[in-house]
Amino acid sequence: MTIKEIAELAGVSQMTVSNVINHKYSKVSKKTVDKINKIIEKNNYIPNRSARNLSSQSSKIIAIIVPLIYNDESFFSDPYTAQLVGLLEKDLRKNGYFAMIRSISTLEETVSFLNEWNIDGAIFIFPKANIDVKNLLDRVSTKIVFIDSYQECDDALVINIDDYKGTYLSTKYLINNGHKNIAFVSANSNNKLIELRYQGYKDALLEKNIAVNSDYYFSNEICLNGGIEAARAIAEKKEITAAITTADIVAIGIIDGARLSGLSVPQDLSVIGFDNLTISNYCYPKLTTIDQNIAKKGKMAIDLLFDRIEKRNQLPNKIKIDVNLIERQSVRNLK
Amino acid sequence: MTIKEIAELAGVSQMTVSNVINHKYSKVSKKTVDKINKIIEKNNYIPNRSARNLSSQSSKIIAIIVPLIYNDESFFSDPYTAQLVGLLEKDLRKNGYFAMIRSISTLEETVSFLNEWNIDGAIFIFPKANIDVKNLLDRVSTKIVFIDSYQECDDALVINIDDYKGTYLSTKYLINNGHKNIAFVSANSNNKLIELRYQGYKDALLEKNIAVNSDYYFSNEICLNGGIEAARAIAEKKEITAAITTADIVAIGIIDGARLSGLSVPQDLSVIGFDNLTISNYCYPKLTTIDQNIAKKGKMAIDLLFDRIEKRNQLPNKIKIDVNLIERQSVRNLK
DNA sequence: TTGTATGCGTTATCAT
DNA sequence: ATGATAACGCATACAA
Repeated sequence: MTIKEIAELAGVSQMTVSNVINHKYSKVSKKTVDKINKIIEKNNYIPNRSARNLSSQSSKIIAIIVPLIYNDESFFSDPYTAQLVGLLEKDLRKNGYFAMIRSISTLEETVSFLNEWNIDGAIFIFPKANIDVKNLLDRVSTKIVFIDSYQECDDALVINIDDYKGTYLSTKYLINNGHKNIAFVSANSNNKLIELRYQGYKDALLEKNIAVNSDYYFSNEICLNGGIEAARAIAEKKEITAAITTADIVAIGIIDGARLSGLSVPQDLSVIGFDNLTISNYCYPKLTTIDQNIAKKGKMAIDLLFDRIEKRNQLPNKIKIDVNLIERQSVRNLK
Repeated sequence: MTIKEIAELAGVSQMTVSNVINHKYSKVSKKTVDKINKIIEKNNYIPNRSARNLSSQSSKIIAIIVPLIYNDESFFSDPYTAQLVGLLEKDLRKNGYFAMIRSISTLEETVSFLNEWNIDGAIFIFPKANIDVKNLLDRVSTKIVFIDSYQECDDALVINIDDYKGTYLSTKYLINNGHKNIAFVSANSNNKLIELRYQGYKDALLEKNIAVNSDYYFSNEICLNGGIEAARAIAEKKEITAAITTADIVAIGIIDGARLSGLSVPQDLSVIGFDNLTISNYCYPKLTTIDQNIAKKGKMAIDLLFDRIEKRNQLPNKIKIDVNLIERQSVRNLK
């Protein structure tokens, strides 16, 4: 079933039908609108997307681009990413768009992908530091929002959380609970995000005149096993009484790893996460963590994206979302 | 950059370029193939998908369709689904296809969606029982694979696991460990899958001459909170010493909920899950569970789908994947 | 308010 | 082996 057939059935031209489909009611009399709509409905007519896209030079596709990580692991093994993607798809659908997901590693791949599909908008989740954003933006007309990115590019649209504040809060909380020898367990990637979180940790320590000990910096993969390995290393430094991490999933790994070394959380080791995943409220002990409000993050990403796609241009290029500490059971008060 | 421009640069016709792009080398001399390829590469030319799709009546899109669940929850809050989707995207990309994800609830929506985009293939993850598969297949040319579906339709392509065996194994394991009063905690949906799992449970009991007690059937939502609620109900029946569930996420909820009722797992209550999620190996206590080999499930789904898309037609319509029990720490031996 | 001509970028068909 | 022409289904621009 095509526009042409509908037009014939209605005894009008293709353009009149097209205008009705696209809700350009100012160009069609109410009477014909109704007549055509009825025929469309009766015949279950649905416009062909490919034709539409080709003709209008735009798809209704929003790409959700996730990093291509560790060899055989799926990016969705990280629950944070998974949760975010789920939220995004829902909002996109509400806006009449379609979500295409793609795990991508190189700039060239990205450019090709966005261009060949005429992707209207893209959301990069935790983009790798090594892709050149300026270059990307120059070669593509797609509106792009980066989540959790600290690329140095003023033109880039970015949604971040207050990474510095997050670790500052968790470290301060530990100090207030009497901890001094606090481990910092982070991802083994070297980017601005980690840098900021490390800075928040250091500043909280220095503020209370606690020296920063570089031996307490542990870096591992962001996954459960990363946490387990970190716990093993931490267990060897017996003076350490607490650890903050840059991901809940790592914190949960630490809790498990600590057990392997005969330590229990929080009796022997206090742990604070970062993310506030659903699971963190159900693991044992329940994880004290930094909530980064994933729902709001997703919503802001969509808001910003459509602000540009629909050329409203009211929101700033960079949006920072506040964080706060969720007090649960993985920290022991030493006082 | 279009085919036309490439053709002009090469001094040939559009069709020659098109044939090169589509690897129809039998129709082009090797010399021109090389010449055109060089020009394509130099100009970073990428064929336009919309035009291609329109002309060839096929997209290179595979839809991953997930159920639209509980009001404000994203489907990805279920880690099982998330893991599966991640695996699927990867395999699709390897095959030169693109993954569009869509949460859908009704048949009409589904038909419209598949048709408007000329979707080549679709994978339904845990489809709702209430969509009429026969009707769907009739109205769509898309090849569709259903995962975890027991729709009564011989033509439907389906990947299932041995649901019956799963709960049979877990129940038998509990019995062998001295348990008799065993709760069955399932989803509150009423479908064949649950029915089979319940049957496995019942048969294992009857095999050992243990009467089936319908009071021990608990049904809740498939999420952490569902497990917590189940635990509360189970705690009231003090004679119950063990529970099997139809999802790890529920089992983890039970572990947490048991604590709220002053019970600890496995001392006071043994629990067995179903799925073998990554997290189940890191929660406390580590969850004894039924492994359903998600990776294999995803791979088989893709295999079956492409077997039909590429008209090889070698695989059967229905494929059942084996399951096995993973012994960990959430079951106590009463003997 | 409605209709006509043309183009979007590619592929299929039929010639050469 | 290569090319000309039409067709895919819709939307834009302009005319009536």
